[in-house]
This record gives sequence, C-alpha cells and structure tokens, in this order.
Amino acid sequence: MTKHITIKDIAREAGVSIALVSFVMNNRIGADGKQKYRVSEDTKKRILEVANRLNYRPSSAARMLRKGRTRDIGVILSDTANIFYGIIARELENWAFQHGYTMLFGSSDEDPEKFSKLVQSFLNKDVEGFIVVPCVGSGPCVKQLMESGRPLVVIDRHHPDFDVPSVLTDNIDATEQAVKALKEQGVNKIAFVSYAMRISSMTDREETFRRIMGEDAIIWKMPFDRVDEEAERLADKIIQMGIDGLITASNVPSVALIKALFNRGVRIQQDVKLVSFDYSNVFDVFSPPIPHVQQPLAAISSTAAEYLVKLIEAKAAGEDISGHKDKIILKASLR
Amino acid sequence: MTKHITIKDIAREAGVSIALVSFVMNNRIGADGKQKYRVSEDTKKRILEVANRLNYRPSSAARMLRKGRTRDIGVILSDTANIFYGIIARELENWAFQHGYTMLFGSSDEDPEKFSKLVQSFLNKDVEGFIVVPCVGSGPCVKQLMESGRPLVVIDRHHPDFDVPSVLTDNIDATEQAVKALKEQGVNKIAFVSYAMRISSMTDREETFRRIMGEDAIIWKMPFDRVDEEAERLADKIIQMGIDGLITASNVPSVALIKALFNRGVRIQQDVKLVSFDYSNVFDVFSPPIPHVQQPLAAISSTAAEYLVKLIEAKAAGEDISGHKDKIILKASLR
DNA sequence: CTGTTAGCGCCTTCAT
DNA sequence: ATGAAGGCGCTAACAG
Repeated sequence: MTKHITIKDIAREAGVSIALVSFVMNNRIGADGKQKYRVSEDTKKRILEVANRLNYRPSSAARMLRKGRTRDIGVILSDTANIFYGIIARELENWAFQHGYTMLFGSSDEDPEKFSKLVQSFLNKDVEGFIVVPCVGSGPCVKQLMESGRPLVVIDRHHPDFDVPSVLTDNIDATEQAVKALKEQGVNKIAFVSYAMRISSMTDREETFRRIMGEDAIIWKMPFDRVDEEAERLADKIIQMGIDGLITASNVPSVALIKALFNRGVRIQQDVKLVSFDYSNVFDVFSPPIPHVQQPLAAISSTAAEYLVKLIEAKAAGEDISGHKDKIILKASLR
Repeated sequence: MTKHITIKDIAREAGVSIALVSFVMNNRIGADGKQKYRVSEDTKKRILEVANRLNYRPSSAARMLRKGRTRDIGVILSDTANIFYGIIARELENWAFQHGYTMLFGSSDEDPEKFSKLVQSFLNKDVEGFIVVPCVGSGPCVKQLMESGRPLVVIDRHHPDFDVPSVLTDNIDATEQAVKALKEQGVNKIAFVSYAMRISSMTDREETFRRIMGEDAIIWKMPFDRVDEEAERLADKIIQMGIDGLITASNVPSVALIKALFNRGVRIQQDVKLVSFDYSNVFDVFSPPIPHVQQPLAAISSTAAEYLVKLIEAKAAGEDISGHKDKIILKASLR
C-alpha cells in the first residue's frame, strides 16, 4: 500500500522545513526572478530531486481547501450523446484541458427535474461556475442560480424571462440564409419543420421563416419524442402537397424526413431540395450534399468558457459581477 | 458576497457544538437506530432547521481532505465526439450520477502523448481510479498506471502485452455473426474493410474474418486519417472486382464507403449488401436498413464502472487488489 | 535565505 | 446526549 507522499515527507527527507518545500513546489516552472521568496538554487535542486524521487503529488483536496477554489466548472447540456452537444462537450473539454480547469458534464435530457438535480449535484461539488443549455421548465432553477451569484453562462438558447450572460447563434440570420439558399435553387413550395418545443433556438427560426414567407409559410412541428412516426406522416403530406423545398430546424428531424422520403422513392435533392440546421453525416451521402446551417460550435464553446472564467476570476478577486449580462451572438454559416 | 456557510456557523446559530452538527449532517437520512452516537430529536431538528435556513452545503474539499477520498474517476476515451464513445460517455455519466461518483472525461484522439497527459492530469486531481480505452502506444503508460496500484479497468480493446481488468465485446463471435448474415443473403464475394491500426478490436475482427474465409479473404485497411479518399479508391475497386458483400469494421469507414458507392450509382443493399460494426443513422436511410453489429455499450459501461468501483472500495478498505485481472467478454448482437 | 505557525472545514476519538 | 481537541495536507503571513 503506497501511502500518499506529503510535503512533510519530502521536507524530512530533504532536511528542510515544509514551508520551503511548499514554496519550491509552487514555483517549479518559475524563474521570473520576481518571487518575493527566495530559495538557494542548491536546496531547491535538492527538494526537487527528492520530490521527484518520491513521486510526490500535491493533494488537490488540501489545496482546494486552503485556497478556497476548485477550478471545476459544471456543464449541463441537453444530451452529450447527441452529436451536436457531443461536439460542444468535446470543445469545452479541450478548452478546459488547456486552461487548467475541469469540466463536469451532465445531460438534462430536456427534463427540468434532472436539470435541477444536476445543478444541486454540481453545487455540492463546489463548482465555481456553470455553463448550461436551459430546457423547458428550467427557468426557476436558472434564475435561482443566477441570483445566488454563482457565475453562469447560458448557451444555445436564450431565456426570454431574464437577463443572463449568453452565447448564442444568430438564428435569424441563419434562417434567412437557409431560405435564400433554397429560393435560389428555384423551389416553389417550401415547408419548415421543427420541434414542438418552446425553446428559443426553435422559435426564433420558426418566426423568422414565418416573417419571410408571410402567407405562404408552411410550418410543421414534430413532438420531440415521436420524430420517426411524425416523419412518416409528413413525408406523405410533402408528396401530396407537391412540396419541393424543405427546411428542417434540427438534425434529428432532418434525418427522419430524409429516411421517410427516400424510402418512398423521392429523389433527395432533385424532387425535394433540403436545407437543414446542424450536421449529420447522412447529409453527405447525397449529391450534392445537403446544405446545412453550421453553427460555430468551437467558437460558442470557447467564448462561453472564456466569458465564464472571466467572471470566475473577477469574483475570486472580490469584484461584483452581477452587472455582467452580455449576450454574445455568433453568426452561423451555410455549408 | 455571500460567504460560505460552515458547520461552525450553524453550530453557533443553533447553540451547539460543531461536532453535533457534523454528526447530524452525516445522518440526515439515517434512522437505522444503530448509530453509536445519539442526538436528541429536539436538537437534531433545530440543527437541521438552521442548516436549511442558512442553505448550508458541506465543503467537498474539506471532506475529501479529511476522508482521503474524492469519489472521482478518470475516463479516457478515444474521442467523445464520436457517437460510439459519446454513448459510452453518456452511459458512464448516468451511472456515476446514480452512484455518487463523478466521471472526469478526456479524449486521447488516439495519441499516446495526449493519453499520457490526461493520465497525469487526472492523477493530479486525485481520481480514485481509471476507465480507459488504450490506444496505439499507450502501453507503457497503462502499465505504469497498473503498477502504481491505482484501480484501473480497460474497455473496448485489450492490451496484448499484460493482464489488466477489462470489459470487452466478443469480436470473434460478432464477426462470425456478420459473415453468416451476409452469406445467408447469398452474396458471392465478400470484402472486409477496417482501419490500418493495431488495436485489438480491429485485429480480432480481421483475423476472424480471415480464418472463416480462408483463401477467399479479401481484407482492406484504411488509414485512420484519410478515410474519405481511401473510400473513393475502394469503391472503384469494389465495382471493378464485382464484390457484392461488404463488412466494415467500424462506423466511420462504413459511412464513407456508402457515400462513395451511392454516388457511383451502386444500389446499396441490392447491388452490394453491407454489414457494419457499430451504428450510424446513415444505416437507417436504406431499406432494408443496413444491419450492424451492435455492441452492448450500456452493459460495457456499467460493468466497467461497477468493477472499478469494487476495486476502489476494496482498496479503500485496505485490501490488496493486485490479483484482480478479470477479462469480462460481452456478446454483441446483430441488428 | 529558511523556519514557525495559524488556520481552511470537516470528521472522529475521547472525555464529560 | 453533548463538547473539546487533534489533524487531514497545504499555503501564506510573519519571524528569524
């Protein structure tokens, strides 16, 4: 049983005080000369040697307790197994790895109860801040979090009810791009398919489509948990109504519709042209590949992380951060 | 700035000693009567009331330091943004959430350097154990981890070089199923396509295919980082050679090949029948849907987590765990 | 340049 | 049934 090595052990071994060891450990890289605490090169070497030989590792628990900081961030996404959020998670993971923070991930599955439990669980772990994708019903929980003064950044969807720092995609612009792309291909009858869910990403897109199309706006909404069945129904409707252009507000509905249409012998991209939001590798099977609105996921992730950490650092420095409520809107691109 | 509430605060507020508070906090659920430390119902109520009113949260750092346990587990996968590992990550996340552990995730990107850095980073955070997918070149790092006595479970691939607890899919059986399924459909000429990577999941499948097919075994390997180009090349070859059956050892090559074939006018599932390992929603677009070997990801995840935690608890109880090196092999199913 | 000391918040033994 | 006190490993202020 290899007992844990502490600074005390290495202090004894090196014949110095624990304070010296502590100091040396915190400057192992340091050579900036400005350290107000000087150690002779000689003892420094000796301490480092012993620490290395004993394979010393500082106890993060002790350090956290002492410094009152965990450098942990709680991340709540809808579902990390969905490629869209999976990529965000991956980007956040990379960012954290490079910046000395640790992201703790949780998936709400669009369930406000689960969302709330995750928040509690993260609070119990003393995360220093949150990055969350709110879901229908998470409002009170988010609000409470906000008021508790814990740094928080919302991504992907905005909360209509209150001001909170957010990093979002410009869904209005994106929808305009999608409609324009379809029109330029000469389609006559466009339908817009989204989720029957009152989250801003969906409603912003719907409303923009309605505004552009006016009287001609055909909008269908699928229940979140019955996408495949609904796609079958809609596919028949599409054929019957002679719809030749389709905008889908998310990748899951897209794939379901493509499948249903393809199996009915509809020639994708010829009989019916599509533009989708978000990516699926199904899009690439067809030629030309199905164009899609590509949200800047890497930028969203790093921007959110950077903003949050700025808040965290500010708060750690004793500043009042309650005034920061920026909404950062990033453009999407059609690919 | 809401200062953090400690047991001391609530002790003062409730007019009791901190010891009592601590005791009550650790038995807030408890009512088993066997507690060797009794508190009058009255003071207990009072303490709970105060704690609740002040919104007390135990400091996890202090608790970790005191108990010497973090309940954190380091997980290293290949790439959590790949749907295959994304699902595993998601399953592990769920498991941890329900069992009071926290999974820290990292992606190696098949790079042994990155793998090693992740291990270091997790060790610095005092994780109590590891669940890892080894990659080419990670051998020394894994071995070192193993020898350090830190609980470790390997998943998805086994290490040929040494014995370590593992949870794996039965790739031999799975490959047999795949070949059988294709043969039953009356195909004449089967090719097997995998990654040019010496990881056991790939090599086990290749070897099984070779054993079954003998002289007729056609095996192609794609470079991990040039799948699309290689798929184009192979698609031509498939047509030219009159191959009518294809087994792909992973979902990424499958999709690339499907795309290349489809764009050449090959009728998927008619001219060429496929069976793939792992899932992609591309498979469902065709009819009949492309059959695939579905690995029991949920079972792999929970089995690995349970095994690991058993090791962790055993070690925490002072037992010697160096003798545990079980290899648990789970069957896949063809869907 | 180096050592001493006082906690960070919690749990736990030992008194009372 | 309750309280006092020590210490987990580390940092930072203060002495020497």
